[in-house]
Amino acid sequence: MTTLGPASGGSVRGGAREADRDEIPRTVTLKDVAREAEVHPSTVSRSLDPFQASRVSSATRERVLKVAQRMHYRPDLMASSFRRQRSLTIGVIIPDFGNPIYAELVRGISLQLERDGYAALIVETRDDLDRLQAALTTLESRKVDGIITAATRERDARYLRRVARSGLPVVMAVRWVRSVNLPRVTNDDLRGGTLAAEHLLSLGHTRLAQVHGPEDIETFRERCDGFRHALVHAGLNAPEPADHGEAPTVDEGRRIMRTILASRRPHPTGIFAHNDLMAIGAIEALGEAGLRCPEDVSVIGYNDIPLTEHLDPPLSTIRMPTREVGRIAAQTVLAAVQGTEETATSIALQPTLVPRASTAPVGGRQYKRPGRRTSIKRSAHE
Amino acid sequence: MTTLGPASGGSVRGGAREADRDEIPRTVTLKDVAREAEVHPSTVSRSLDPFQASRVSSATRERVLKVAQRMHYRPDLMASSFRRQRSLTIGVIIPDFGNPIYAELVRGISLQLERDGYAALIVETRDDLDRLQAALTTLESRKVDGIITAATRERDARYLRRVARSGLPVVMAVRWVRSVNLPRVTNDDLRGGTLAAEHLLSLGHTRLAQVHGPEDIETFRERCDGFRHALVHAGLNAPEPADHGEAPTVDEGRRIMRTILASRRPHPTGIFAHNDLMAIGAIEALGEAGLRCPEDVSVIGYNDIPLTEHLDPPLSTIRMPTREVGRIAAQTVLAAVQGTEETATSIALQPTLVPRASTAPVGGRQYKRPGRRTSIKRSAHE
DNA sequence: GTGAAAGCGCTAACAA
DNA sequence: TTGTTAGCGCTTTCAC
Repeated sequence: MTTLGPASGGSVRGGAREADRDEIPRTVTLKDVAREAEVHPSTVSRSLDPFQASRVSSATRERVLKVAQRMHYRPDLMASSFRRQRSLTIGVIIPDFGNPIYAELVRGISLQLERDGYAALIVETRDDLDRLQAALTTLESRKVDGIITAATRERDARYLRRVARSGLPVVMAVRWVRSVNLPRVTNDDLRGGTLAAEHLLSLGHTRLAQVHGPEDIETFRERCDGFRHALVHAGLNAPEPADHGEAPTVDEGRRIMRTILASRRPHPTGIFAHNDLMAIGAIEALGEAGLRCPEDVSVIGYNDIPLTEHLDPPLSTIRMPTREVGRIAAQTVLAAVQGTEETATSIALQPTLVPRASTAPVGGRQYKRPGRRTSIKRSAHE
Repeated sequence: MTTLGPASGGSVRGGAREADRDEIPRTVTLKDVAREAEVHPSTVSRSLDPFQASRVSSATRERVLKVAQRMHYRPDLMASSFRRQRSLTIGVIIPDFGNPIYAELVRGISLQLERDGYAALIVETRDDLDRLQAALTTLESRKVDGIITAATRERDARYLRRVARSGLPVVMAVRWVRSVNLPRVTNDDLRGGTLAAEHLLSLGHTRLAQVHGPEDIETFRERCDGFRHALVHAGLNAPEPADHGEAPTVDEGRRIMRTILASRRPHPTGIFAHNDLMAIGAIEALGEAGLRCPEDVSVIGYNDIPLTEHLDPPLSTIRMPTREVGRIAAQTVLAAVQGTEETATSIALQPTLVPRASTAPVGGRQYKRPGRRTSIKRSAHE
């Protein structure tokens, strides 16, 4: 353990020949420590590197460590990275800083990376292709040791492939595309779709519809497939949705729900929206049409973002272990960076159903305004 | 403009004596370009640096640029940073990845930094002192050129002071503390508190109370002061709030509202919650007590986080130009990094009132369930 | 187990 | 205007 304490006050003692000039307190380097400890810089380097420490007599090593600590030596990561050709940095590409599920992803990634002395360099694409390219350029020239990307759409495939071909380990997290053969850590959206379907079916709903997210994001396709499979399994018709959201937003959710209401008679009584925002839009469209949720129509969302439980009605949804996805994604890149692993891992974590008040039995009972619960502890907002 | 295209296929032509061995295509360095262009490496360096370009004849410069582009030269930022002792990286410390206002802040910061070729290294503290220290250590050893911190509480003051003393430019954004004399870019929370008060007063409310955020965060103190000043100005009593939230969360909002209801008779009819989450908790506590919002009690929040407009009732709140805060904070650090500026800037941007349905005239009319509006375009969530 | 020496890729004096 | 030279702080051969 080499805890190098904060460089607070306190005069540095024992300086052999260091006259106390009034120059700026230059940051102490390996050489300085070596001089103090009366060994060669390379010995200091070895003493400080856990993987090389065994090549140093424990006597000198301890002395060196003590001196380093006393002098408040802090290794210069810039120099070290440069020499080693390792930045100890992993690039993380996400679509949207403001989307709470990516917040969780980033948290999982950061926590895991920290343990190995790595840091995450996070960039945002806002689902924009130019930004993605800019992000990749940034990460490449900053020489990140690997990339975790959660901002993957079909059209991005070629750029990811190019980067991966250059030898940089790339892992897809949360989002992924079929046409790219890279390791991925995702949520099992197929299963999530099935969970949503089974929930609605168990409440007796048989006229079902989907408020579908963007078509070129595999995540949404899978949710759709999982949903349809469950319907077929239950002996129901499961036509392909006609409409897809341009973006998974409240507005698009509202638009699609309107379309559904306009085109299907009798209207569906069970709606699976591909995320919570679209679910909110869908519920609003129902309201416009004079339909109540859940008395007339049940709606289930996806993601369990903050505040969904405080909506009216509190939203039934599917929750994903996104932080865990981040953790594993980080492990995966690090394995690729450090090890010799070449296995294209592909892991899908299991989602869970979070039933709330936006879903109810078909022909349902009266919706009772809930004596709002406390339940899940959320993070603090300013 | 030096667009260095993607290193896709295409054989590299014109290699003077480079035999086409089957080695790994080594990344091309300044030296390689120099050899190709038949100039000295330093000339290439100068040609590529916009600030040095004038010291090169435009003829050679153009030739060099062309060669560099043809060879897909990408400067090695690690080497460059090391040599210049500039990482071109700014550390950004935020309390919570999941809080949408920091998402906006980070966005503002990143966009501004990118223009100058800087990147943001973002770390999260979760309002935890150990994490803050760890974050500072990380940023220091990674040799960031400056720090923007939005994770500042009174107790953090000494650590920030220490870092600033070391010569690293530090700017406080959004949050700040009085006891530290550093440049800061914030929202004008004093004004925000006043806006909230004036709004409630204009609706005829005179029995007012605050659901107060954590005491050691200046942001909340200012909101409180601004609110009280407006009351005093209106000739009302404005006692100091007895209770402060441990954290600005839904749970704490609920708890404090319960306390207020239990202790004040007759109960207040106008509530200023120091952020939206606390406002949500407050409204829930009102519901428990059989009081309706806004018919019996009006509640106004702060921040205008996503989904507040979709709550029941849609939340009246105060909106802040947080992205702009980020932009200016970035400008401020960069000025300190690059320039000779020593001015301890201190800028506070103006918030605006966003009246919605959670506030209504005192003794109010019936709350009409809104035909939900679309209004603000929000970012896409997966 | 320790020291000597070279050099990662780039930039910034200083010369010419 | 261009070239020469030195070196940022560290790690890593290679000797001894």
